[in-house]
Amino acid sequence: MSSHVRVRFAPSPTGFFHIGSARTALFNWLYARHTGGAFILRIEDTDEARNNPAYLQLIYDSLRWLGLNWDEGPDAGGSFGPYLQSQRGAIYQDYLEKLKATGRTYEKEGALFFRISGETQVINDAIRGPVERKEEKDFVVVRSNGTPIFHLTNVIDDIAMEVTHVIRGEDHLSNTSKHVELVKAFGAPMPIYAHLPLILKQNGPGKMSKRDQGALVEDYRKRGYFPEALDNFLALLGWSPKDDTEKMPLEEVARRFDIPGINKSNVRFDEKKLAHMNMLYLLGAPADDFLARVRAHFQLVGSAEATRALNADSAYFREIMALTQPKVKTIEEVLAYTGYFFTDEFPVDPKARDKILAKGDAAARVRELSEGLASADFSSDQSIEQAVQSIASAHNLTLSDYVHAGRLAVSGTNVGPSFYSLYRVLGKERVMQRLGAFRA
RNA sequence: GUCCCCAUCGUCUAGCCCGGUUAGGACACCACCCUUUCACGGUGAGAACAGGGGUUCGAAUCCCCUUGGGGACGCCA
Repeated sequence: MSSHVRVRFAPSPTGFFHIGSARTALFNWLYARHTGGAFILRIEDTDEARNNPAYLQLIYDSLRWLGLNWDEGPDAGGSFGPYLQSQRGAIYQDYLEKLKATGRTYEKEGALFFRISGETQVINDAIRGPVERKEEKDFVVVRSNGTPIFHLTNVIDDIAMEVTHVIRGEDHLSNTSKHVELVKAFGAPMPIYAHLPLILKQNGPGKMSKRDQGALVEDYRKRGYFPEALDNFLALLGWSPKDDTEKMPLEEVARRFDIPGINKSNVRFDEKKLAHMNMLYLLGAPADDFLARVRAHFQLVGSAEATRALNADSAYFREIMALTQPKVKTIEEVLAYTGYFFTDEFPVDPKARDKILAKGDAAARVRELSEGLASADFSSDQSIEQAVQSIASAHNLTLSDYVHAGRLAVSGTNVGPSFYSLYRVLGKERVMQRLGAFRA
């Protein structure tokens, strides 16, 4: 199905890609996919001083990582190109001639100004309803150095690219009266404007900016977050499916998404809820997918510990991760959670040690385990459990007495996977060696 | 300062348009259960209609004001 809907995401390559941009891109993408329309990526690189090719690449990478594919754009083609504003000079010249022909422009101090109409403009915002605003003074459309300004290029491109819906942040609502004046001056059809509520920083006043904690998409990528989780979380920031569904694959969100379902009020970013959403995706991921993401994350981390883990036997690695997936909330926890599997030089958590030592004679329990397990069968959780059970019975103690001390001895911590699975995966040789080396 | 937008638990929200709900869900927090630890999971608790006026038999829901929050006022985008 296709429709006439054409939406665009129009970022500037002047900084890191942040959550607010991702949300704007996502909502445009969702609307395009919902309607069967086109999602256009247009790069607004008219500020030569602040543009940076690295940031342009980051826009592509971030959108791809989020799974937001574009139908038209700098590297995707399309019949309305070029999609880099820096390459559209001739188009702007043509439109500028039309604008000059209306008699509404004049030069002052070397810059070209646009004369406002003085009329109150009514913006029929698809989210907010009718909004009245009047421009107070003429504004610059071409700088004295000859380069066109945002308001001009943005409006011209939306006209030239036949954009039907302008979905952007509410910070642009005040600009929209300028844009409406320009669209009218060009005699072009008015796009439907939809101004999204802003994302506010988690703590303190004001909207979220690139400098705020947790504001960069890149961070979540580096931390091994599932992009599906970020998408899902972002979709729920200002939009709701109206029933209580929260976890939804992007295709489902796209199917259910519509502009009337978007809320008007600003929203506060909540990293905890994002983390929870991420956990849901992590728990639901196929084991192979989890494994691949862990490996990719370890590669990205690149530390000695990460490299050591990556160099471990792949079947061993896989078994460790099978135990780990149900226990962690984020990929970034995995390295610390599994460190002791990959080295005998693991650190001992002093708090865990004190806690376990306070409960009983850990050294004795470990010694008993070491003796009792010498002839045990490590091939299954059950066989290990049976062995530990008989050790416990022989000493008139409980499983719990052995489990805690036994875990501390082989892992240096009191948290981790199921005790018997831990021993099975570590393997008899490592377990016996570590039990023997244990000193309370 | 001027203009514009917004207003339900701490947070994201359902309910609002088309007045009658014990105002529902999720995250977070707390308690308990599950349990060999830690998580997960389960159960439960606390937690909101910003305030004031109207309209109405009846207002979270409609109207106005106040307050609060946010945004814009660039030869940035």
